[in-house]
Amino acid sequence: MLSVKQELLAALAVELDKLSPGAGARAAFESPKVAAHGDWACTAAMQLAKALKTPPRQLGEQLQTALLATNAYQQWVDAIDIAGPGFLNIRLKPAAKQQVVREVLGERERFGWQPDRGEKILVEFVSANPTGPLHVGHGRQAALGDAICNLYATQGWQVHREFYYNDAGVQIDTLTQSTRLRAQGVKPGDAGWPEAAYNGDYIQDIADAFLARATVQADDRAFTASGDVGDYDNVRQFAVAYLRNEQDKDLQAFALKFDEYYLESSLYANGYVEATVQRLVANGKTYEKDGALWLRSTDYGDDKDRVMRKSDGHYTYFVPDVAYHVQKFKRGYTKAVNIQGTDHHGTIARVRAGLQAADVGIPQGYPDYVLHTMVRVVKGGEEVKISKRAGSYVTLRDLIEWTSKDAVRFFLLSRKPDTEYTFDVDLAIAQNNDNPVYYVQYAHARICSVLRGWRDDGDEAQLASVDLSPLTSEPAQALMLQLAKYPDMLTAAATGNAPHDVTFYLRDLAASYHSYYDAERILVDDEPVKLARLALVAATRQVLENGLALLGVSAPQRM
RNA sequence: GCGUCUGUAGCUCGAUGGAUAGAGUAUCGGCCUCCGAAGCCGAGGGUCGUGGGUUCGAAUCCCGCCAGACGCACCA
Repeated sequence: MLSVKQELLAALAVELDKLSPGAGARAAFESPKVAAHGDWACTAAMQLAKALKTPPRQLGEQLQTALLATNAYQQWVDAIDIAGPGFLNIRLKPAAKQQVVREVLGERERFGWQPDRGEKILVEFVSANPTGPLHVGHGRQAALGDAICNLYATQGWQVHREFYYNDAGVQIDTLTQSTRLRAQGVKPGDAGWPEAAYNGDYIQDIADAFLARATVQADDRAFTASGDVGDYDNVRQFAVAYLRNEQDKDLQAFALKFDEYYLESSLYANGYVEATVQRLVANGKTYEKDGALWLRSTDYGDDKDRVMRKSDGHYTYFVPDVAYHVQKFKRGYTKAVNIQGTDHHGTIARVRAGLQAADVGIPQGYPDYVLHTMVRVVKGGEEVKISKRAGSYVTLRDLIEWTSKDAVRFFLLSRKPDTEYTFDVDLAIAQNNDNPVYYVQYAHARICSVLRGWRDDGDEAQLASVDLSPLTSEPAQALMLQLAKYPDMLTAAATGNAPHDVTFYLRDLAASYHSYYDAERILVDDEPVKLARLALVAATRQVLENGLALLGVSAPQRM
């Protein structure tokens, strides 16, 4: 079923094509900021004026006449005004705005979703190496990635959540060495404790568990310690499994589940790294210099050519990264999104260059990157320095335990990814309305309370087909317009990889509801009026719940 | 020095090239005998870093400058 907006846009497109063939493809409505400018506005007359060599207001009049003659506009539109340089300001009939209530109550949790497009998207995020607990920065990535995945699902994508990590590099050697030394009783600061070792107390916990021959279970592996400190490989495998298990607990506390854990070591084991290098060499995209193998990445817009194979024979880190992305594409993911800190931005050009040079049909600009700034943490008015080596941490789990999963998620999604962000622990701990999640959740709980006041079971299914014509007041119409914006908001948020759009939308929707609640009593004696208002309020509750679910935040019935 | 990103209300931030730049917070003033006041209504508060350009129209696009963050290894 087409929404009112879709019907009106379709009719507009027909008229625009009559004026200028092809113009219909750009048919669009804007939502004016000022109520006096109508419910929707169209700027097509101004945009077409030059090409058609016709004054925009004259074009506007032609459009106005043509549109008002169509069935769709006669059914739904009250008036079209021409204003300013050539805006078409459209004022909807109340019945047009009321339709969204029926749509929401009919489609429920699927309101605003697009049909399945039969394409797969892979979103790679968190991807923390198993050398320590997840910290607040990983939390930002977890919140962003999960919400972005949910957004793509609403747009008809089949979404795959992937966690990539290095289980065999230099950092793992450092972890293994640190654990062995701790197991042997050597501590940070002692003679024989290396400068490069990890100093955190959690290393001692791993060492103790290793000596106790503990068994650890993680999402992607399980391992039992031998207790033999001399067995380097056994210590390594145990330490990795132990920290993966710790990270899984962090992710569980955040209510986040990955579909797959992908190991960098597997790219070597399966020969993908070697195959990728050979492909690049065969394509003539490499050269030897100073005993190293270089990629001609400058051919694809990179600053400088990059070393692929060092003179000691090892590959640099971006080579397996290129192999990994070739595999993503071969696995059928026509779209890939990587979520990383801005400190990784330098790698984007060379990975994309490698993918183009491999020449296996990967489109330019693959993969997408969402870069987020690092999170600073302030506690008690002072910045908490995060240092893996010194072991000073605010872990993600600390933060969730101090506050709540809902507060941390909403907090971390309350601004653009590239905005520098200071996480004020005291503010997040405070259970007051400084944290906007309470404002939105309160609106939801308040609606549930009204529904309970109507019927003990609050069964919204009863409201899906009530007569909506009593919904004509200003606050009711404002609320319905806000509900109708939800589907377009989802599309924009997904295409822009911008979950904060959802956060701001929910804030606005909650505000519209609170205003409505204050202006109009819902449980009145007049039965038809009461049912119509209950339907509006139930639809609002549904959209609040849907939006919060996208962010991974619960919608409580009581607070 | 080179590259990427960011400069908007006292503070924290938002704004598919559209009309009078918006929220929250803080400050001040109103609203609970009535569905949840974790709420609502109102007031004050702006050189959109800065100087040019593009066009019917620029916070938004282009160029210069200033300031900040992050990168600039045969590290990951």
